[in-house]
This record gives sequence, C-alpha cells and structure tokens, in this order.
Amino acid sequence: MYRTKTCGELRLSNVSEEVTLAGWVQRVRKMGGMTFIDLRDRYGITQLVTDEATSAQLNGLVEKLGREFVIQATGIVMERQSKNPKIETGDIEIKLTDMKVLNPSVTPPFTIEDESDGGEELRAKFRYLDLRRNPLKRALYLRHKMAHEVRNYLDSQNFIEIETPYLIKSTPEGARDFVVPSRMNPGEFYALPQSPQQQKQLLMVAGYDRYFQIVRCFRDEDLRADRQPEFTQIDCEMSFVERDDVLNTFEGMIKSLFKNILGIEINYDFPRMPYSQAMSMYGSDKPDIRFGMTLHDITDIAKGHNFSVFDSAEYVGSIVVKGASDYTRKQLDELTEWVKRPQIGAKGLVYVKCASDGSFKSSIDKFFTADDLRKVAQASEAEASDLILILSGPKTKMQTALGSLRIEMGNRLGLRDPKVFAPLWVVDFPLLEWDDETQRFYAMHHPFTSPKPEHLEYFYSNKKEDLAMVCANAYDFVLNGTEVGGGSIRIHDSKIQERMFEVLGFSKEDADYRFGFLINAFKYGAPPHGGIAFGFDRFCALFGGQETIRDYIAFPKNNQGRDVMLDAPSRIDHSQMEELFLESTYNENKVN
RNA sequence: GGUGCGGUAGUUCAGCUGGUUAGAAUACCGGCCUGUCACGCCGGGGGUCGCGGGUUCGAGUCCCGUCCGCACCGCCA
Repeated sequence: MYRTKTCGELRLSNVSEEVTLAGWVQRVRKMGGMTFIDLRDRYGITQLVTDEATSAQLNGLVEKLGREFVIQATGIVMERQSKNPKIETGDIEIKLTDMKVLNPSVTPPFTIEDESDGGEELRAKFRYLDLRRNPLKRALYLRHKMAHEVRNYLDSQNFIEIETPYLIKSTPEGARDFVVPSRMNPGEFYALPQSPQQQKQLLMVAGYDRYFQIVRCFRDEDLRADRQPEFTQIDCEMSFVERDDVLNTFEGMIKSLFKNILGIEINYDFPRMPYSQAMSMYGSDKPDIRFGMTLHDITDIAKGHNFSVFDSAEYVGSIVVKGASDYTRKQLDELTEWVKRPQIGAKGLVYVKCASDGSFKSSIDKFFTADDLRKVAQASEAEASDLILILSGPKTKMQTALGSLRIEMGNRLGLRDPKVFAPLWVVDFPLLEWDDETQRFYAMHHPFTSPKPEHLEYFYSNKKEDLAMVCANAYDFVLNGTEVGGGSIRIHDSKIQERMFEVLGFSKEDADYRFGFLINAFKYGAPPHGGIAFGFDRFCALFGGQETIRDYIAFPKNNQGRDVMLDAPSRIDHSQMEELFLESTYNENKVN
C-alpha cells in the first residue's frame, strides 16, 4: 500500500495516528537541523517535519529532495506549534519516521504555484505540469461536477444519453469539416461531426423522445479564446414539443446547475427577447443584460440640423454613460480612436455632455441649439451629469458598433462582474440570411430549422423581402453576453422541408445527396421535435468566471489549432500516406 | 485572409533619443540557520537579445522580411 491517507484530509482529530502519505514535493524549507517539506497531491498540502536525528537516519535523503520529487512519507500526525490558517491541514504536521523517494524529478521549467511564473506558451508545452496547479485542478473539477449535474437533471427528466458516431458524412454547408481518409474505401472520406444534428433527429424518428449526449464536436475554423477545434456540447433533442416546452425544460436544467454548482438560486423566469429587440436595444444578438446603457434610435431628431454627417446617415444611435459628463477631451479623443478602429468601423464619434447645471456641451454645438441637444438627451434618456455617445451610418453596422462600444464601456466601468449572472433567451431569429456574394439565401441556423407557423405565408412567397422577414422557430441561450446554447423546433413536414431546400437553392439531387437519409427517414413517421445544444466548455468557463475555455479543457489546442505538447498535427510516414492517398490517386490516373 | 500587441538568463520582465562588460526578480547550485510555511542571510553559475537581411564607425534598440505566441476582425449553417 502506497498511502493510508491523502494530503488534504488530516486534521487535529488525527493527532498521534501513524499515517503514510504519497505525493509531490512542493517545497523544502531547511532550517538548519530541522527541515519542513510541503507534500502535495490532488487533495491538498500536508507539512512534513524532521529533526536532525531523523534526517540522519534517512541517509541524507531529505537533503537530496528537489521540487516535484514523488515521495512516500510515513510519520506521526502532530499538532503544530504554530498553525497555518491558509491551508486546510494547517493545524497538523507529520513528524517523519520513514521516507522513500518513489521517483525523482528534473527541475520543472516553471513553478507549480497558484500564480506560476510560467507564460502561457511554456505551460501549454508542459500541460501535465500545469495541470498540477490549483487553478486548473479547480477548473477540471468544476467541469466534472457540471457534467455530473447535467446527467442527473436530464436523467430525472427521462432523457437518455445515447452515443452517436464520430465518423460520419461530410455536409459542406456551414463550418468546414475535419475529414478522415478511409483506407478501405480509397479516395473517400469520413467527416467528424460539427454536431450530432442529423443523428439526434433520426433518434427522434426512432422514438427516443428525450435524448441527450455530452459529446465532442469538431469544426475546422479559426480559433479564439472561447473557440477550440474540438469542443464539447450538451446536445439535446425532444419529441412532441413546442418551443416553450424546450425552453422550460432547459431553463430548469440551467437553474439546477446554478443552484447545485454555484449555490445561486434563480427564482424568476429567464427573460425572452426577440432578436430584433436585441439588435435595436443592445446592438448584439447575444446581449449582456447585466447592465443598462441601451441603444437609442435618435435618427429622427438628429436630422435636419444642417449636420451633413447625420443628415446623410441611415441611422443615428446613442448610448448614455452615467455620470461621465466630466470626461476630458483626451478621454473622448481616445474613445473616438477606439470606435474608428477597423473592427468597429465607425467614421467618428459625436458626444453630448449633459452638465450638472442642465447645460450642454457637445461636439455638434455648431449645428445643434441647447434646445436641440435637450431633445437628444430626452430621446437618449440622459440626465444631468451624463455623457451621450452618438454614432451614425448604416443601420446594422452602427447598431453593432454601438453594441461593441457599450460592452467596452461596461468593461471599463466594471459593470461586467463575472460573479453576477444574467441569463437570457433570445428568440425569433430570422430564418434566412441573404448572401450578396453567392446571391442566395443561407439558413441562419441550419436547413432543418422550422419557420414560425405564423410566417409560413411569407416563406412561400418568392419575393426576397418577404423571405428575409420570415422568423425561425429558433432560440439562443445567452449568459452575460456569451452565446452558450442554441436550438430550434425542427421541420418534420416534408413539404416544408422541400420548400426549405428550394429556398436555399438546392436541387432535389443536391438535397438527396447531402441529406437523403434524413429526408427518407422523415417519410416513415417523424414526430414533431426540437432541441437545443449548449457549449459545455463556455458554460464551465462562465461558471468559473473566466473568459477563456482553455483552462476547462485538459489538453486544449493553441491559436493555430496545434497541440504544442504532442506537436500535432504532424506529417505521417510515407507508407501511411501511400495506403491512404497515393494508391487511389495512382489508380485513378491509370484509368484516365 | 486581415489588424494590434509581444518574443532579451531555466522563468517572468526592465533595458530611454543607437554608444563601455545587457540588468532585476525568481528558479537553480554551494554555505549558514531547530518552528518555517512566498522562511531568512551570504556567495555562485547562467544570455545565439526568435531567425535572416539591411542602415550605421557602432544595433537588444532603427528599417525590411520571416517564424512563433496571444487578443481581435473575417470565418464559426
């Protein structure tokens, strides 16, 4: 037996017990004759202590110890003379009677501390060392607890977890697929699933009316702090449900996560906001509703003052920064530069300072009288001491720009506390999105998303404007400005599905080639169904108060999609390559 | 595909308008120390300044290119 106790469990009540611990040497403090050793394992840190005589008995082993040596230590639990309130085992220590080095360690390239001295890149390369640190241990434990809670809740609601294949067929609509060559079928490829979308719909056809899966998904797209090429979804689907059934079921799941993981009781219904309102009020389809500073459309009152910038703009919008009327010229110039960056794309920034005495000072004083500015302030819901920030230009672009500015100001003013949570459903998304480049509609969600029943009339219209107005029976779950989940009620009527393919410009052959199996399956009695999928990694990161999902994944990829520890992807050797590609290429060439 | 920031000791960073032998902290090694817990004190070793080119009497510093990392835009049905 390597150990009788862990490094996190001994307390005063264990005093005078003989115990054996095993773990890693966190730190050695030599005080002359006496030596303290901090021994660490997954559960905590326990202090070992020796005196000169014991050290001598151990043949100088204590002197040879280095950081991250794996040792086995036996001794008697003693009450400490001076306690350490910072650690759970701080009331006791182990007076060593025996010690064995199970395995030495070379000096690690960075310190294994909560605040490590190592940079991101280095820690990624030695991920197995980084994972020894508390912050990452906590993150992976949180993830484990959340997965456990999800399974508990969904099981209690009669969902069953069913695994679906990772080697499936490529459907080149949407994100790029990772492809896997098939040796037995030379020249042909599997694709890794972007999500088990079609499989779960087939499970509905098969009658498994409540399915879920915590499942790995793959997308070959560029990465971000919150985007990995392989990520995990809580993928769910239900039959014989309407939108509100799905929303209510999963609102329950989310609430149980908040309650059982974070101890936060949410005893109100999550707000449900139409997409159009999200865009007009927050300039985003994933609004952070932890704070106000909403957008105001002041186009009408902004026009007609001989200010050509406004007069020629499709849209003039404002946000109000509370109590910021004392912003200096320098601060406003800096904000102007900020909105002019290409990512934001505004041409400039107009400000109106509402002084505490009721007077106004603005960058458009030449064109606007005090009375005009008062109207702007009223329309923007600004009060004395507030600062109004105004952007103008193309409507969608400027709403989005104001939305970004709003988030930026929220960050600067500390209005986005990661410990405060504001859940939100965004509903009534447009069904279709027109793409100028390819001159066709694309499904905003995916081609199995149903139009809202009350919009079917437009859906059958052949006018572009009508089709653009059709709302999808789709919904997103948004938490603190992050899109965490999304889903829809699916199409189960083959006539509507056919119309959908028609609108998307798929020929019957196209549709058959790509989705034939699903179209076929739907002929055999597909129940009305719908579902949702949550980005599990993002969910965990938000619960842990982090922006990046990397810490919640044991072995993540870097920005370039590389595993810097394994150095993957890598070349494969010649014989592998030959077996997979060259043979088929060769044969094809021979035939030609 | 694009924009921004960064790359200097094992590590994290400083290094000004170009100028003597490139510094600090920490880690590491050696010594002292019996109540430390980020122990303390003394001493020591440690550098292809990412790489390539250019400007210059002289480049860590300026210019061009390139590679790598991070953040963001595009992209992510």
